[in-house]
Amino acid sequence: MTPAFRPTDISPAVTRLSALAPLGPEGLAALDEAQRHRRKIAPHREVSPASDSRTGLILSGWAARVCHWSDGRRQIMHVLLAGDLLDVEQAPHSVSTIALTPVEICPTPHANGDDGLAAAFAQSRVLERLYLFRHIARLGRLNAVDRLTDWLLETRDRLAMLGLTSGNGFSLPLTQETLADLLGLTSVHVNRTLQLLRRDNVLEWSGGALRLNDPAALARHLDYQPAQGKSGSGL
Amino acid sequence: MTPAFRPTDISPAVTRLSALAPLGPEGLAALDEAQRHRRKIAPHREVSPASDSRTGLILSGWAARVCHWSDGRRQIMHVLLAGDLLDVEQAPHSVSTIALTPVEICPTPHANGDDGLAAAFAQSRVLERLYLFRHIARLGRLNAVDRLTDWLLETRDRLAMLGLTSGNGFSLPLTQETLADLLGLTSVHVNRTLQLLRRDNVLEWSGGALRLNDPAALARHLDYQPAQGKSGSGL
DNA sequence: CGCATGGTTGATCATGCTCAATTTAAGTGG
DNA sequence: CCACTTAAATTGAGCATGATCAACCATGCG
Repeated sequence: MTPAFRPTDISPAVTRLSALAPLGPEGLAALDEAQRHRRKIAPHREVSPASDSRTGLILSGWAARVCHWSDGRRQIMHVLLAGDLLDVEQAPHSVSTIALTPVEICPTPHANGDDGLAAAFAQSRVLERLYLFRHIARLGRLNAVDRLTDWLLETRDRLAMLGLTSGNGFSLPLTQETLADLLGLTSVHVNRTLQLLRRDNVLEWSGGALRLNDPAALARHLDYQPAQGKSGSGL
Repeated sequence: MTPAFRPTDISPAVTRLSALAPLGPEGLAALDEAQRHRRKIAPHREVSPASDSRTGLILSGWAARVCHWSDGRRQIMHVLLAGDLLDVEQAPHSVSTIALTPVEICPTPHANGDDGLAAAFAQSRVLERLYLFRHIARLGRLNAVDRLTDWLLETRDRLAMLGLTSGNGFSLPLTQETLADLLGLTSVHVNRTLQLLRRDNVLEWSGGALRLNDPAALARHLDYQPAQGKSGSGL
């Protein structure tokens, strides 16, 4: 229909949602319909659902839930990817959602016939909570090297659910400064940590493409286990 | 009826839930009924809802969502108080819920007539997510002194919702080791931080009773704002 | 009394921060 | 294509917060 979008395209968001819960034809149709109302948000701009709605669905790009202090410090609480719900949480004082890259969102499709969509959204919220838990554990107890690799493992798994990985590689369109805000470090230290990891052949990162050389070994070292679906099956 | 429990007693959990959303007589009755099936859990023991149910409600005591590593490190992700829901989240590998003090739980009352209870539970989940966000921010960007005071402010507000504060004082039945696991510090450093805060007259803590001497000044210094209800009214 | 738990102290070490430059990369307009 | 501008990555030196290790004290309880 429109140049860059064919309704039956398997968009990353659809890939993920149907992995979270099997979607029937009605659910897929609702998703198609919603995607027709997509909207673009430029980097650094605030991401918020249409003014009349309380939620939205991310279709592509990277966004972040950020908290900032009056002295300029920032902390990224969570990274949002395609298929993630943009709940209008009652942001306390300083929690906002901003685009880290160009982001596309659409209104949340309403699961009229409840065609698996509601289940997928519920599961999505469960996973988000899991990611928040993990991030707390990461910030509380891991050092810089482990924080970074642990987050990369998790992010790789999330991108895999979207069909956006190729083997152990994936696109990571973030700056070191953003990683610092995410991991509770300074950009200087992120830089040095990355140099360490490159030197030790743990990863390669250039031109926005990152590759983990031995994710299994990393996971073992970090006690990392991928997120699990509701019935414990690897996801 | 039973010695320590009169049905019409205003329990902390009820205080909180009815502050989150107004409960009608049916909701209150459901709560009364559920509280009749209360169960005690000893410190250090795992807290889990009745085997046949997926959720439970905390009536009293302090519990914690904990993550632990194979080398013995621990991180407390969230503290649960009376009125908090015990969702059986699909705990990934190492997330468990343990009692920090004696804890009482009961089955989650089902909101038959939807008498405000469902709204209260929904709001409770929203708040929990807010607390997770805050904890991430705390661990990511605050130093030991600020982490501790920020958490104390938040905890004071939570206890105030339960009617368990007296002015600026409240009961804090945790060990310094537990605080360390919560704040991503060592118990040695928590000890030294507390000494600092006592010396500077920021707080007093003895016999499990803690008092913040000037919460307003602390809040100003930390950019701290209390959690807000759905409509932005102070809660 | 003896043991156990939790709190306290000291000395040393190390991880990560701060500050300040410098280099590289990526655009942009002429 | 080059001069100019800006954001991002990189480097170095010194500092500080918090960890580690190892005792030692206080309290409570069987």
